[in-house]
Amino acid sequence: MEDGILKNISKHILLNDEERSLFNSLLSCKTLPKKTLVLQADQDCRYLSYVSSGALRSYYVDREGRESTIMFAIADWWITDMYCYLNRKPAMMHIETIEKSTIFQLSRANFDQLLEAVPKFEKFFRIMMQNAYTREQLRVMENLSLTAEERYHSFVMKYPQIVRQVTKKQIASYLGITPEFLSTLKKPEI
Amino acid sequence: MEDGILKNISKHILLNDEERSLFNSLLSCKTLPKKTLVLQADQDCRYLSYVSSGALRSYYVDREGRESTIMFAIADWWITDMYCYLNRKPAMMHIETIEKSTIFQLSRANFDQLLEAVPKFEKFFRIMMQNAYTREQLRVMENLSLTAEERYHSFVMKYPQIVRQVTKKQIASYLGITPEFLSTLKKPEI
DNA sequence: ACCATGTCTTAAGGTACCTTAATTTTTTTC
DNA sequence: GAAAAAAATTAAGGTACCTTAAGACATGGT
Repeated sequence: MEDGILKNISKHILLNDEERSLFNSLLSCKTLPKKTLVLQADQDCRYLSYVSSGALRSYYVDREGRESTIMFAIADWWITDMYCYLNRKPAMMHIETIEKSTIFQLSRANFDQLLEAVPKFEKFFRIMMQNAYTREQLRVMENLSLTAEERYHSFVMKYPQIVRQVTKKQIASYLGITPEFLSTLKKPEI
Repeated sequence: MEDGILKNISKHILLNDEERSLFNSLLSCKTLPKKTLVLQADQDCRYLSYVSSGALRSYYVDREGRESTIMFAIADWWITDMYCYLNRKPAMMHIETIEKSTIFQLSRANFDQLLEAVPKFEKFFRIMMQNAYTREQLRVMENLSLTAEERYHSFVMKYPQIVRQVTKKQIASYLGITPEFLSTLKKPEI
């Protein structure tokens, strides 16, 4: 099995062979073509997905049909509708592949089992949630205090690889502006 | 020692007497008057604070001197500049009391010691970070897809107690609008 | 290679929200 | 309990960003 995921985890906790193989046994691997829905709003969000290669995005569709991109996930990122995954609620978001992608999925039942069997994973997920929290909080801060142009510039500086893998339209919907308006902004050098 | 904080923790993990008293020994208690700065931007953010009574807010001040409220913390909430607390970076935010408040503080060193000594706390903080993450993500979603009026309505529904304890000006700066504009919106019934 | 579909760009007119400023109301301070 | 300070409201003029529309440019499927 691919081991980028175990490398990712080993940055934060040390696992023995037995724990590694238990972890691997709880994952399922999928390779999906471009534009495949991994999760639909209103469905049960059963999986937490690790992106091994490719790119995915989660997005919210409001009553008027407008899309807001909640997050992008490229290689080595995890993605799900976390609130609904953890609380067994119908999904609020959609998740789809942006390009051909290979992902490893951890079901909710296996997530619970993993935490029971190897409590060290509490630390791993604590750190993962910490990072996710502080990242979202910084995003809120930027949304409140920066102009659209500054937010775009900040995004390009922070995520140059994502900029290469997704469309401007998708970036605009992440920043909360229209693609037309993004198009009028001065482009920063990458 | 006040035990609202242990009650809060007991919702998620079970502690024996020894663990409880270790936890208590790692905290320090402070009672602060209204409008007291608990953290200044650029300082080292040394504490994670649990609010026993009163109300605090964290806010970011941009170059033009504009304030954006990042979060409110009333009784039973935790507050800090999480990114800077965890990563030993100079604080980005200010934190101040909105009214006379009693707080319990956990220093970074004691936080590390607690996690070492009682690994069960990894689970507690994992859940705390999870909740913080999903809350912030929902806020991002609302900022992207709702109008100012809808966000205000949602805030009032979600946090009626906070509405009673803070000014409209502070709520406006949490929502990313001016107090003048908030004042023109139709007020929902509480 | 071609057609279809979607993305990117430009531009004109519109709106949600901002700025400034003045008045009223509430809260704080001595 | 009066004076001072801060919050809340109202209103007029301004701007950042939106909507619609149309043409240029990519990209993907057969």
